[in-house]
Amino acid sequence: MQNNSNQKHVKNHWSLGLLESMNDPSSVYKETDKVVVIKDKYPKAKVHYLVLPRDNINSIYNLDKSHILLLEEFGKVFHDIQEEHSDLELKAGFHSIPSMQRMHMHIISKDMISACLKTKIHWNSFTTSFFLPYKDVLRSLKDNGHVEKISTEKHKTLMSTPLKCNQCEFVPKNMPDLKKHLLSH
DNA sequence: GTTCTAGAAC
DNA sequence: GTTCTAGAAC
Repeated sequence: MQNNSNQKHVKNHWSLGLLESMNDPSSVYKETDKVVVIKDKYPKAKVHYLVLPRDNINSIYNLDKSHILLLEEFGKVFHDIQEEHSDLELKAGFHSIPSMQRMHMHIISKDMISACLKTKIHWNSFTTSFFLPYKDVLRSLKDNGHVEKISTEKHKTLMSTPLKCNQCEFVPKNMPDLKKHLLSH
């Protein structure tokens, strides 16, 4: 029998991982009628959650004005979680081009101190405009009725942005240097 | 999204 | 010689 070698079509493809986590009680942090909050499996900071809709919405580019109420619930969840972590400064937003299926909003602390933070792509996906703040996405939805995609060129440019500290003007020479520096804040 | 690892960078 | 980055993964 031929093995199922075409990975793209396998049921357990890595890009479906969030759907599994939503149904795994050990991953779920909190839930409401409309959303589920899970702990990021590879947190990139001291605090790192993902907020996902129960409805099958694949990405922010599938949103229209009918989803404004849903997005406002994302905002309430963010507010609640910030209050639960009053010792840390959190931010909420979406990746312009996510790798994982099912729309998800990151709630992440600004320290960026984590063993799972390893690559320039990790860094730039949270510290450049590749990270779309929650408030900007909600505003875009209210003003334009949709969220605008970024170009492949813009994506490439953002991912190759030189490393720079997100809390000061420090320019590290590489990732290990940056990680050491972050501990000093 | 991560893992692995070749070879670039130091 | 070691550290670090970046591209393939069938």
